[in-house]
Amino acid sequence: MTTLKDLSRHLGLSVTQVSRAINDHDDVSASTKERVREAAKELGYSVNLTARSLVTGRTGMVCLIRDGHLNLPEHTSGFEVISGLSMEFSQRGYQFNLQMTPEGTDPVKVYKKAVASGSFDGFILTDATVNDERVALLEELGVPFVVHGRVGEDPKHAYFDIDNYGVALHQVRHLTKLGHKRIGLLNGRDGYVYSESRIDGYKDGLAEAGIAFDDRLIRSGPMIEDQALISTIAMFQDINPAPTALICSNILLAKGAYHALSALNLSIPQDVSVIAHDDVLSSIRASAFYPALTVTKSPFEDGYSVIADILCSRIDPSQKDVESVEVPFKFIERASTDKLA
Amino acid sequence: MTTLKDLSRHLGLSVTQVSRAINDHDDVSASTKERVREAAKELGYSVNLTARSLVTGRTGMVCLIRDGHLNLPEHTSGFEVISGLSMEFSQRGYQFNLQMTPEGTDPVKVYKKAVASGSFDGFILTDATVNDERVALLEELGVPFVVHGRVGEDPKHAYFDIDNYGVALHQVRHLTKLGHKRIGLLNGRDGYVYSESRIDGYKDGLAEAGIAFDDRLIRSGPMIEDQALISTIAMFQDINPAPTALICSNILLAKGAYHALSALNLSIPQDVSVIAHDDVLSSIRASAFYPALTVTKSPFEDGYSVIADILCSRIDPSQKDVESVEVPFKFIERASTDKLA
DNA sequence: TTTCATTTCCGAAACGTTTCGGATTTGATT
DNA sequence: AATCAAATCCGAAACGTTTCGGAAATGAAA
Repeated sequence: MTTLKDLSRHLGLSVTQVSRAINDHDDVSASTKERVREAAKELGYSVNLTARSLVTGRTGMVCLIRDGHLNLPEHTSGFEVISGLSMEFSQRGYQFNLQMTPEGTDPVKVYKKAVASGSFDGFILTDATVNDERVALLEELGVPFVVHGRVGEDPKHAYFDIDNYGVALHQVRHLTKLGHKRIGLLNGRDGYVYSESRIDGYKDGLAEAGIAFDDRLIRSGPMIEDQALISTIAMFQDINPAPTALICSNILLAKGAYHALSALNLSIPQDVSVIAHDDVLSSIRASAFYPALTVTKSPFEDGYSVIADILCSRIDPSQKDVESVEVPFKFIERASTDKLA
Repeated sequence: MTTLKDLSRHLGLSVTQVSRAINDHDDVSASTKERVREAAKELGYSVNLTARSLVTGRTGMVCLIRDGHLNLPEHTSGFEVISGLSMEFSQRGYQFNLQMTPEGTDPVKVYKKAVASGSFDGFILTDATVNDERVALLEELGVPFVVHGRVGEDPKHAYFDIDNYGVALHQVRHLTKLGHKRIGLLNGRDGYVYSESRIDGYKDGLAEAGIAFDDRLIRSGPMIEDQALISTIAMFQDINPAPTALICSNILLAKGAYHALSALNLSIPQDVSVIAHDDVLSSIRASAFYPALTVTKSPFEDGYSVIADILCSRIDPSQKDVESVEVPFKFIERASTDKLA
């Protein structure tokens, strides 16, 4: 392996100057820089990141920790996020560390250990829960991190998030405007911030329209097709008169709902209006639905580069801070929603 | 941050001895080890991996590099592998680095750079192609690596692989024994070792039974349901008389084939026998098919811990070598195959 | 008491880089 | 020719650990 010392000997320069040339400092002449570059290429030099880390205190590594083996299709979005983030960080010269922990591992222990190892410049958190211990821990330890999602309203921590509250509110408003009063919600698992925010938006939307809240109209669970199948059928059997509209928290749930409504011999939108939120995952397209699906829409993939930018700016104090963002959603009215008959 | 020096001052011991105590060397007394352990806990000491790496030359990090954004469902297995491997390496005290490169990036460049950075003790290669440049490169550079799959027959490199040749051979034998002569093969993408091995086994199986090879009977492509749908229908329209049996290289393809055959108004197994290979991914179960699907079977997940063991043994010379393995497959005859009518 | 092996310890060097503070060279200005 | 600022360079220390070679302490055997 070629080291700086080898290079400096070969060039008759000091180690210092070679280092500064390679890092493009401004107190080394252009000609020297050029000579160094050439010699580096000739001798196949490449900086030893470990040594650099030791002195700079930065490793160039970020870490994403997830609990439990990821199974599909529930974790489709999780995978897409991992894939997207890895690419973004790679392109920024960071290394992306993925640490899967056995199901049920205590996150506090894991994060403490990860931080203490000193291997990571920053962390990306996903699947934020309502009282997420990780956020408090990392804040206390003073480690840079960014959340895909967010914890609490108007949080101090860095985040990239979708306007989950606004999405649900808009969906309800659209339906109540069409005259619907009994509106079901197929939601994600309880306890996650995005799920709870949707519920908040849903409730406020109902309240605005003067509609009483009925908790039988909310069904929580994994966001997969089969779950929607079960939830929809159960909901329509439990409640009489039946709901006239259904909100699906993502496209997979919508697919299950379509299936269930068809099985129940109900037509969309004549008998039931359906509206969903579209994360725009590459694996399932909202446009493939029949009848075409009315959606709110905010692409997940818009987030990857933003998340990377935010975290990198938090890590490298020389960069100017990139602000947390809440992306707005689009509303696309298609054929699956209609006025109450 | 607490360092060894802090600890040694606090204990009145030399840095050397504290280091050796922490690493459990045998020339430090039991009582000292105990004292050190306690002080370490008290002061919240945890070894600085960067500094350790610099002197030991090992980083405790392994790397998996993949080309292109992973999209579902084609890369379902890729994700499962990543998830499984990450967990296995984490449990062995290694950090798992996932580097996604933009589609079409030159792998030689990427691997050269990754190796040169000195950040990684070893690499895991997936999606081995027939003339895989990466293997030659890493062998030349003398870097530990293990292949999920393999390159060439009876290769020198470390690997974990399925007996793809044997799988296809067995599948053909089973079908020819039942009297089938026109046997289709829905295969994976061309160029990958596993795909080509299946073709070899397929051809040898036909030859054994004295059946002439017809290249219209092989269809290659992404291993997804829609591809099988298209391939099956195209195959049955191109070839007259039609095939009487179909081999599907994985379960997703089988699902598409079932759909296509149903659309073509052909019954399984009365009109067409179907046999598939089951990687046992958590997202799709062979048992859910009707009629029940005859399969060869070798679970992907058996490989994760083996792969980790192999690579770790290659990295750490103090461990005894773990041999490469070719896992045997099981054969499970169910209702989708039958004697030629 | 002496000897010698065993146990337990330690100082100093090394890993490859960055950075601090200061030194030298250059070239324009007086 | 002297002066001074700007441009370019350098030595040495530092980052936190492991390890090499040897030293000191211990205790049993002579």
